[in-house]
Amino acid sequence: MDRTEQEQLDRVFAALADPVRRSILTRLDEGPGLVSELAAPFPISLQAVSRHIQVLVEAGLVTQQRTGRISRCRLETGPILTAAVWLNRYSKYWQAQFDLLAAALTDTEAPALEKDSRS
Amino acid sequence: MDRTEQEQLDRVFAALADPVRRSILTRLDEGPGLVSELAAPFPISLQAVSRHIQVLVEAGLVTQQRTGRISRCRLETGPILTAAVWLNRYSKYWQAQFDLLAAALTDTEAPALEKDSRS
DNA sequence: GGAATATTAAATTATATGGTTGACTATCAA
DNA sequence: TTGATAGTCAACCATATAATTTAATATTCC
Repeated sequence: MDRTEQEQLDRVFAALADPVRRSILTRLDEGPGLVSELAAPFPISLQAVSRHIQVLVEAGLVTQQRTGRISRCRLETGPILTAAVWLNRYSKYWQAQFDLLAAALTDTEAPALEKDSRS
Repeated sequence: MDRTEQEQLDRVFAALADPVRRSILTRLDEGPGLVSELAAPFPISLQAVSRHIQVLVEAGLVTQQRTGRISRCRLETGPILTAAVWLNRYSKYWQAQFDLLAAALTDTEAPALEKDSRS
């Protein structure tokens, strides 16, 4: 795991550590939205939400496409997957599911498979 | 998602947002360790590592069992799973894998299955 | 008891974060 | 052109975080 990936994880986990930002991601999971739309549910100022969105953008979790004066925000799942992969090493839960999947797919042949190849 | 679970996620993601703490978790994934052992690889003071460990304990990611003057630290995977489940909603990646798993297990019957039931 | 060990606590400092308000840029519409 | 709309930038404040150094608390060993 190189230095930049560490910093990527730093930013992603730090971005996820705030309930407003998590809530914004939840909203964006249902489709793109404008800054003002994303800000509406929160009791804080629009400027504060705008900055939360900037944090999400810097973490790579959101992209903004500005057309005219409106800025459309979209969810980017790549960094979330990166974070999920990192967590998977330690939870071991999903890995067990995949072992089940692999076992089911290969059925009766080759019951033993390589795993635990994390470095 | 109730208030306490939000705070749980706050603490877990904030704890994961530091490279020293992630490195400590990686080390603990290979087995329990003392504070001094965990501190050894880092160029910062033992006291600083001790406080990092406290952050991990408060997030529920690590438990400490003190016997005599030494404190044995163990990895707790529960909160990691909680965080992984939260991420899974948005990455959609693992869910797709499970759909494959389910499809494989149910084989030819019931090819269409309900998903996207997140709230 | 007294010294060495393992860990935590406390005080301090520097920087980061999250919020506010006010000003600013740019776009759309009348 | 005037004005409303959408969003960002900047300055400021309060609190949180990460590190340091020094002290304190136990515990084991002689």
